[in-house]
Amino acid sequence: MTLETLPRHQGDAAGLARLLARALLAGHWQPGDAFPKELDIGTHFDVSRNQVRNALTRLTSAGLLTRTAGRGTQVREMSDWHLLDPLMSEWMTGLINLDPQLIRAIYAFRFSAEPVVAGLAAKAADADDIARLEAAFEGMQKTARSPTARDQHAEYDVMFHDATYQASHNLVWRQMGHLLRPSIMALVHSSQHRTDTFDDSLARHRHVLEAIVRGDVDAASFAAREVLRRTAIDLGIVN
Amino acid sequence: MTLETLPRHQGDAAGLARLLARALLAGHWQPGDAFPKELDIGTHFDVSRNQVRNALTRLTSAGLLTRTAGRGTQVREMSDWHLLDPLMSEWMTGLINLDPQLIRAIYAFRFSAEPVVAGLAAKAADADDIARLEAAFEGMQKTARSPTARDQHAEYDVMFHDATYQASHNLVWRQMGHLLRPSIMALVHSSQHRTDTFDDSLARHRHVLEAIVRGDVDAASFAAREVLRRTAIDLGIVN
DNA sequence: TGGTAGTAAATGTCAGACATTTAGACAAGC
DNA sequence: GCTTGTCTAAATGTCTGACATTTACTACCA
Repeated sequence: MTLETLPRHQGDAAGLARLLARALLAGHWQPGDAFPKELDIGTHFDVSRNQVRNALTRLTSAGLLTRTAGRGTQVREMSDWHLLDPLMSEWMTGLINLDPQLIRAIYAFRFSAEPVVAGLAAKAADADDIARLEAAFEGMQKTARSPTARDQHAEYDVMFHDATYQASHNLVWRQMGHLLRPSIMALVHSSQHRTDTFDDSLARHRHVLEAIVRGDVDAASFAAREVLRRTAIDLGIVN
Repeated sequence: MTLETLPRHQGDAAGLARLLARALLAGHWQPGDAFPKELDIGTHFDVSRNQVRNALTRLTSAGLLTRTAGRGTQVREMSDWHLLDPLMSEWMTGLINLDPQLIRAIYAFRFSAEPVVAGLAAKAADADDIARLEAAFEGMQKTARSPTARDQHAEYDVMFHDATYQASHNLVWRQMGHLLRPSIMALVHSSQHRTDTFDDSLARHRHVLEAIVRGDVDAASFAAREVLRRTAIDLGIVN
């Protein structure tokens, strides 16, 4: 794969990194392929070698590339990508061409993990956590009926699940909230969006909220699984 | 905190990054503190500004520091650290002064997550996974009785749990195997190491292995929790 | 008292040269 | 034929000095 198909002129090094990363995440290069060399990237985008090295350093630290003096830059395989790096989540959100295998893997993780997280949240949530959960839920309610507010609804959806992770009050679980945005955004355009679907989804989210509020660990765990079950079935993760 | 207490001359930029990171992880600076400026670090360690910037870039991408032009470099608080970055795990392993709060957080995460992971492993493990698990378990057996092989035993311990994460065959869970080494290593020197403790621990690990081999999800989940329970009690995570 | 220009200090960027590592070509010698 | 060594080209890594940009602080003046 060459550089010709990529758009030009995206600002600073962070923008260049984002552009290249998204091309990688969309599968423009295969694992093991040689990535374009620094100087070529620099001339194509008309930026200094510093900017290019800066951008490539980010991609390398995210596990997307390996660079060795003399050989050049190589694309790593998906299993080496640092999916839990916040930068990766930022690059993945809104990407249309994201590999379906990746979407399935992240959702399968959530399907197994979120019941546990919701259970911890039921034990550890304080007043602030519950306020965040309620605000997110109300936002979901307000935007559920309007087909023009799809993106806004998805944002509240992200906020709700992130609030659940935050409410676990565990430093490690809290870091994984980053995964939610790309996971939820990737599915916005692929589901039906019928009204009854929204109502059903809202009811399931309400069950999670209520279980956390009254500190019912098992109910929260069960309800969190119910929230994810329908999509998990659609993705073939569970039957 | 100043630089004077740190040893000198550790090789390349990766070594410098490791040295500074471990000083940060050991709590030499408080959150919000000003970190030494580039030029001072350079003169103290007698390296070029490039090397320093290189190292600081790594610490920044791990969430340990924020750098802003004009102001300088500031230390971020623990909740912002990217605990799931593999570099962090590398820096944490073998560190004596690691913050006990961090050790507890990671162990609490494992205590909630590993039952789920073991359950997934029971469903998804293939022949290679089981071979890895058995090799690790045999290594643990061989090194259990010898007090001189403590470190070796810990390595097999890490291998066993990592093999469990690998056996889940989920891209996200697999990334978290990195957390195991620092978590296990941090506790090597703090437990009793009586012979019956080892025997008990071995038996519990065997239950996990056997449950995964016969594909028994619930048993694997239960056994994984039993493996971690004793230490979880010692750390005050569960009663 | 408050705003404003100026100054110092820190990180960010650039350009050019050089160092190091790697892969490949080619020839010499067993 | 096979190995070994050497040379060369090409790629990333590093160094250096200068300059740009951002920020905090100070001093001054209305």
